[in-house]
Amino acid sequence: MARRTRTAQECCPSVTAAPLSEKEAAALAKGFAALADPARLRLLSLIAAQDAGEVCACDLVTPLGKSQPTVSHHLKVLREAGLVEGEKQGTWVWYRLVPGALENLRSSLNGSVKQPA
Amino acid sequence: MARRTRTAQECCPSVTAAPLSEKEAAALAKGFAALADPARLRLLSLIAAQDAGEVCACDLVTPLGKSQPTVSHHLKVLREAGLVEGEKQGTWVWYRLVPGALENLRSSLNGSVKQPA
DNA sequence: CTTGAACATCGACGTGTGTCAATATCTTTG
DNA sequence: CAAAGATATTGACACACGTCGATGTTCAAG
Repeated sequence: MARRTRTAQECCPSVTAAPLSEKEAAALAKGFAALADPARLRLLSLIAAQDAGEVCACDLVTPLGKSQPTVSHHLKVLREAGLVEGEKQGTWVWYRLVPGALENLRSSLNGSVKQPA
Repeated sequence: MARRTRTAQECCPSVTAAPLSEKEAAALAKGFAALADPARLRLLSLIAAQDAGEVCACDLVTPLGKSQPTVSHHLKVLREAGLVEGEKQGTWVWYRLVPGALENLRSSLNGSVKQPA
């Protein structure tokens, strides 16, 4: 590998030791992509802020300030990312956080990426 | 707000208490968007895996398996997200993690979103 | 069965994003 | 100055994404 010296000798013999495989990276990226939208982050916070731990989807449309189809779309993304789950109760659906889901993403931020000494 | 009872009475008087403002959400989303790509995650891990804590950009092209302009583009995204910084040393540039940057995103995953009891 | 409400799906539109080839900029070396 | 190498920028392309209106679907109430 390239050494940090003023005299430029050999560069780029490739590091090859990639600690994060393409598969692992793709899976993690999918998770973070679910968090990469303001509307979804606010949905998560709205759901998490409920005392009962769950909210009717109908209570999410107005505070989010988006149309009902848009909210439904974002909830679907969060569901497919495994971050929330919805339980159908008659006409409406109650959403809650999936325990540990956010923590998994959280821990990956220093489990696979170590810090410089 | 809607109560969870079988008898559907009043629904959707709006929750209004949004714990995450639009501005906060937008800023966080921007940070996570930088992590929402496999190539960038692998770049981060490649940089973090170096014993010296920094890598020549030329050592990132081959292990990532992308073209040089693509790698340069992703490094720019990571730079503008404040996750990495590059120091120019003659012909090449040495990249390292910005200390605490990943931790900030990490802590936001349960600082602004509390868990159900 | 009909009505109304909650939620999901569809279709369409504009915008953003990842990728690469080609090119430009900068720096070292001869 | 000329040549070569490392990096950044540009332009172009395909594709994904966020958004909404319109429509469909499911369920409770009358």
